[in-house]
Amino acid sequence: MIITETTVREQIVATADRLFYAQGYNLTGINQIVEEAGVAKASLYYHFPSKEDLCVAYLQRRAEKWSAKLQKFLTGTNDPRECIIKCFECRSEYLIENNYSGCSYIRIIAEMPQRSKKINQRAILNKEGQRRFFIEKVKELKNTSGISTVDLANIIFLLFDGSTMQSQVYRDIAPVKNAIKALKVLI
Amino acid sequence: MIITETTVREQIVATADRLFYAQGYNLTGINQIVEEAGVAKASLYYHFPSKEDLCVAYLQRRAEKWSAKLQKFLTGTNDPRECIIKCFECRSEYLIENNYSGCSYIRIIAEMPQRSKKINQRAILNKEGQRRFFIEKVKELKNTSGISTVDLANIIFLLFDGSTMQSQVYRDIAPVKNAIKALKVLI
DNA sequence: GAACAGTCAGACAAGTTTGTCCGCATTGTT
DNA sequence: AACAATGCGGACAAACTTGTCTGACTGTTC
Repeated sequence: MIITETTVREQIVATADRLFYAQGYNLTGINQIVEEAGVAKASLYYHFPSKEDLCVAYLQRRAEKWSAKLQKFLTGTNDPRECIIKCFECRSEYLIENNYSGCSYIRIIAEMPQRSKKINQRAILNKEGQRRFFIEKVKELKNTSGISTVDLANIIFLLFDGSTMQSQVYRDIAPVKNAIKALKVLI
Repeated sequence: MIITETTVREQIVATADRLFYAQGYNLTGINQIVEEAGVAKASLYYHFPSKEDLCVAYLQRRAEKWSAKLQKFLTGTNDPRECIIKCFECRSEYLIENNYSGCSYIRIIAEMPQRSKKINQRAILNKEGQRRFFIEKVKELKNTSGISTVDLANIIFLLFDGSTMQSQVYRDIAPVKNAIKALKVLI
């Protein structure tokens, strides 16, 4: 029965996603996940060899959620400058929707300095995806700032991560607004 | 015997500092701290009522270490623009010296989304100290960017946190260098 | 000389952690 | 009808968690 199969697995990842993101990876136990997901522990370990693998699935899910939201947000926008600014506005919405939980990849790396290679690699992979987005958009700009294309994209990426992080710390989207002000000077 | 008294307490905080910063707060147990510090568990709980309080002492110690390093680094520099740039260069050194462990306050907040008020408050207190430093320096600048003084300081602060964070993720100081490039456009 | 602060080693409590395993039920496929 | 895949509940293992407590030993201070 395909419906049940995906439902249980999906239910596990959805619950892990919610709990890891809200409480942090290390403070969330397997027992809490199976309990709140309403599945048996054996089912979890049937689908995921370890908590670590479940974490990788969680990171992937976060990336997909963000990516989908951004794509929807950018629909109809062609101007690259407008795209970049909208990306920050989208981030603002995302943070509010998710109770200022910040960036899942950064949080995981902050929690596990060098423990798990699998998790670390996945997080960096996702981060690089975000960076590439900015690089592509900046390439479409006519760059008048005197900074190279890649440098400019990296600076925007810096503002993106910095404002996401600070918004979590202060539980307020003011840092994202500040980042947008910086953008309007830079591009 | 005053020497012994301060030595034991200091030894505990120093060890907690090293381990919390390298491994993360939640992944570091009290047992490991007392073992590596070479003190009795009872001594730790004599000086600190709980792990949480030890964590506050750790955060304070980190702030003092950074503050001392920065002050030394800025000796002889009067130009505010130069001060701000040097602050980033100092950060670069700090990150290398500390094996790219990032910002202790941000890391703690990333680990404990809303658990401990004591820790959260201490972290935000320290962050506000950093922000005030930039505000003061920007006030001394003749601001030609068209951005308000506080906004500009907040943007610099954003670059500071963002580059610290990304340097941890990538284990490389390139993000700090990018932040300095941004600074040279902004101020 | 008595009280006291500080430190030690380590047992102990009570709970949590990840992960394994067992027996049994349900399902779709062969 | 047999079988493999998937699910369930829950016991269990082995280790780890924070924190408490006991009892003994210092050196200082009153």
